Amino acid sequence: MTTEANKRDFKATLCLPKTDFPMRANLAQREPEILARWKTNKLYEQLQARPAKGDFILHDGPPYANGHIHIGHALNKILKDIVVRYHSMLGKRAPYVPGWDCHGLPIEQKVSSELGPRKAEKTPLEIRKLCENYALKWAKTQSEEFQRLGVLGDWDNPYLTLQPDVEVGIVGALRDLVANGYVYKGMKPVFWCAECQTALADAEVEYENHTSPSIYVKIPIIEPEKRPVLADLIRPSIVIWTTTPWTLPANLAISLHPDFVYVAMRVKGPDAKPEDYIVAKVLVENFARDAEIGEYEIVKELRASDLELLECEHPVQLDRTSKVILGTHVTAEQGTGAVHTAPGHGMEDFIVCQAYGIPTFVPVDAKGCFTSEFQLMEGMNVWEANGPIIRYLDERDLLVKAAKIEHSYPHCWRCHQPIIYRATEQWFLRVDHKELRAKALKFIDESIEWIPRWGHDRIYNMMATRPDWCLSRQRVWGVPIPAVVCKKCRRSTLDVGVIERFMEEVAKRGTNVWFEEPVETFLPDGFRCPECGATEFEKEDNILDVWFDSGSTHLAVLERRRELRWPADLYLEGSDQHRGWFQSSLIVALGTREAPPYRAVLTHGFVLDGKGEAMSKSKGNVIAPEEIIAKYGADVLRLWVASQDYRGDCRVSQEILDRVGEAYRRIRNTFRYLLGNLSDFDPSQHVVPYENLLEIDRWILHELFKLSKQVRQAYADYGFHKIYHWLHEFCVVQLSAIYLDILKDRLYCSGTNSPQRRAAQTAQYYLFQHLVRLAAPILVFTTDEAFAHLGGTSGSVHLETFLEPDSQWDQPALGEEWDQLLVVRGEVLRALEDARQVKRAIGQSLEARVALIPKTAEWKALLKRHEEALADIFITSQAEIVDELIPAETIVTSFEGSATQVFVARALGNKCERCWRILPSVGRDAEYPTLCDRCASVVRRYYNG
RNA sequence: GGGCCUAUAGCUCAGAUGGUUAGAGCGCGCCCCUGAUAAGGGCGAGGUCGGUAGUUCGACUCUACCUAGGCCCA
Repeated sequence: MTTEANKRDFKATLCLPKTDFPMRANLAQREPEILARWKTNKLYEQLQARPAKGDFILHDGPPYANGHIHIGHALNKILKDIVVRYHSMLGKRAPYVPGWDCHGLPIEQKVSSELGPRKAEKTPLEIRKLCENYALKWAKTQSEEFQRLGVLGDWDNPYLTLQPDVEVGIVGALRDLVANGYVYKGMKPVFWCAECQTALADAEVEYENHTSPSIYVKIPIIEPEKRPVLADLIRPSIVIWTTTPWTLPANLAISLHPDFVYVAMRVKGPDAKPEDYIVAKVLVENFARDAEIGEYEIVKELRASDLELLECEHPVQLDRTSKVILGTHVTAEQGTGAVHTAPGHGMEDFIVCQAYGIPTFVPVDAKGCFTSEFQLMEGMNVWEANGPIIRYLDERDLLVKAAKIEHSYPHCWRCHQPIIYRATEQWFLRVDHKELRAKALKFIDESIEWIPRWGHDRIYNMMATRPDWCLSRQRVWGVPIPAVVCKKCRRSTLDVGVIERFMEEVAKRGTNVWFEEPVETFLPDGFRCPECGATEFEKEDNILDVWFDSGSTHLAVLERRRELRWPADLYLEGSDQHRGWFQSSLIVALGTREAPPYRAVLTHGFVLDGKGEAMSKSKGNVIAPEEIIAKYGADVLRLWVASQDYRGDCRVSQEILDRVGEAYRRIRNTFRYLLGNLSDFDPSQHVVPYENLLEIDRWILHELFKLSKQVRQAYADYGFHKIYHWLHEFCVVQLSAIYLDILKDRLYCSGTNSPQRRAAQTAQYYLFQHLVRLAAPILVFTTDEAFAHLGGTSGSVHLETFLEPDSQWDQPALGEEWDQLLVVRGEVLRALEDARQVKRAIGQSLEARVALIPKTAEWKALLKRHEEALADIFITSQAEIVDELIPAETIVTSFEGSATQVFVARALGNKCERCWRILPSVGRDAEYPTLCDRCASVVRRYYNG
């Protein structure tokens, strides 16, 4: 009877899994098909149109529109997408309007370098047109790349900061700030190329070697006797060191470090009489050697505070003085620990002088020549002035030592001439106006949620110490600042009326109109210079800092688009944006609307390589999203994002991706197996009521209940890496290793329409329906594909909402009971493994019979309650609870566990050809002598004839 | 130099308020199965918690310093 034909016959009576859902994902090919389907079916539009309970507004931080996306972009967009889809699956309306930051120097620079020398022939308008094309090109490219990640959004209607309606919003933000009195014109040092007569951005500066004078200059203290601590000094002066003598005319102060100790060193002066030089104690020897001071004697130690606010003689401007101030920017690396300070020619100088209320003084014009404010050398180029200034110092006996030094010095990237630092007029936002800073700190403290929480500390510290915001840039690619300059008195004015006239034109033609039209176009009727009353003006040609553009998008986009609202629920960006977008948006919002633009801010870290180091082209450790998608698929990339604890930095490497790929396959296969087991299950007629399920079915539903609660809570808490671990572990442990493995006999052998099989399918149906939704915000493609395989529903899993688990599934007592049972199972499995691997007595566990001696009455009671199910749970052919040793000769091995002592023997009876269990009943059935009694009756019932 | 952050097995992560032999999954090794099969199951070996010094009866968990790395400034 045991012919091959017979075997095949019995196999045909089994209900094996059957599905078209492929094991191999082939995501690289399948994902684009799914994307196309979403587009055709207007998935995003359907979601927006759906009746919603509440909404959730995530405002997209606009990436800069140059170059392909990198993995950091992918991390950011995928996190956003997971958040948006989570809220969508709660049944909310969760619109996502992607945006791009399109203005700014990097694009202008790129366009300029592509133009090369031809740039000189181009008008600003022509350059702006090229910049626009460049930005549009990359925004389009990035849009395609983002969409390929599975990010769902209004890709057909994004916001771009170069769109006229967005520009109107940006200018509108400026208008409101001007109206509220936040904007003023002030001075700020910038890199300046005297050759090109233009300001340079940091990125336009190249450092090259340059030979400069290196001079020590003594700055005599005026009336030292008035300060008791200096009374015993002889002709004291503070000695400074500088490599830019030409900045001495602009000197207004001497900076000392508040923590340094200073000394007076007594030397023989040029007139052979003693005098005292004040320098930092730690630099005395250096200074003495470098300046070739012969003999000297330390006569006194001084604290910096002893010297603060002393007035000194000005080195080159006889009608001025120089004040001693304290600043932590002073270093002890070289020089004298006393720093010549010219706020018009250095950023640090500028900042420290602001703290002392010392005004900015720039006796140098745009051509790099001295103005009348340094009459001695008026009209002389600063580079030519070094020599005369040194000679002048020498004549005045102020020069201690002059030499040459070769060092790295900033040069203009265009003309390669050395550049200067020069304070120029700029538009600023006054951060402390109307208590804006204090209000910001209060909102940061009290009403904005920072995720993770240290985001609060980070932005708080920055906001507390940041300087005023310099809004203006001397560039062409950006939103013009519509300021007008009076032709008569040269006063520059930012006027609300002018701005509003400008906005009207921008709405029609974009901001190019500023370059196209004469100034009169923008002047309201009767507009006069507020200074002199004149009526003739010219346009100023500054543009707004590009951070102002993006800092205003909450007004330009959230307020102005119908489907959005102000403020946003969430901003979600990399942690660098604490200084960038989070801060610029907050300032603009407080200055215009007196409230923050967001309720919560979530930040993620940066993507690093497998060793935790930054990725860079030079290190060759860059992994592009494109590569990952080609090799693993976007869903694996998304799963990687979910797997990372983004509160810190996120690592990516081939190994990490391989691990995630394994996890993906495991989850996919679990879906596949569930689908296979449900191929003949019609929930409308086959669902088994809860009370008729087997206990193990109730157990897995209890596990599902717990999982669902945990996962949904983790989504709410933005703890996606927990979801990844939980979903994966559930598939591997609860399902594959336990439930589904135990279920096989029931599913395959108990007959197509048997109540037991339908019960198992019912549980699996619920498992699938819940799991596919819980995973949907992360594995957007795979879940949709799997969802489509179940019953051929026409919709999409993404149009579904999370399912609330049936409350009767929650069975904590049952859960605990099964935890105990699984402890016993573990002991049995260890015994079986010994029988298999050490004793070589069995292969598959169905060959075994186990007998258990419980260690305690509690264990015995537990096992007795489940005695009928034990063989199934252990996947052995037989299992029994005994009080003493079963006959010794049959024992293969024993294992001493904490709950039981386990004995393993070979199962009694013959192997059933259908279910492969070894049972005494095999052979008793006359019709089917190779089957066990169960299989014989199943075959008779379901497959006869 | 400053602000903020990270550092637990090869990988990704768990480890309230400090307290028995530091957990999970993956990977790895060995074995089983061949009716989830480019699948599935089992067992096992791997960390002393970046380092040092403290606080404490007791620290992965608190403090200080250091090292490595990250972001933003200077």
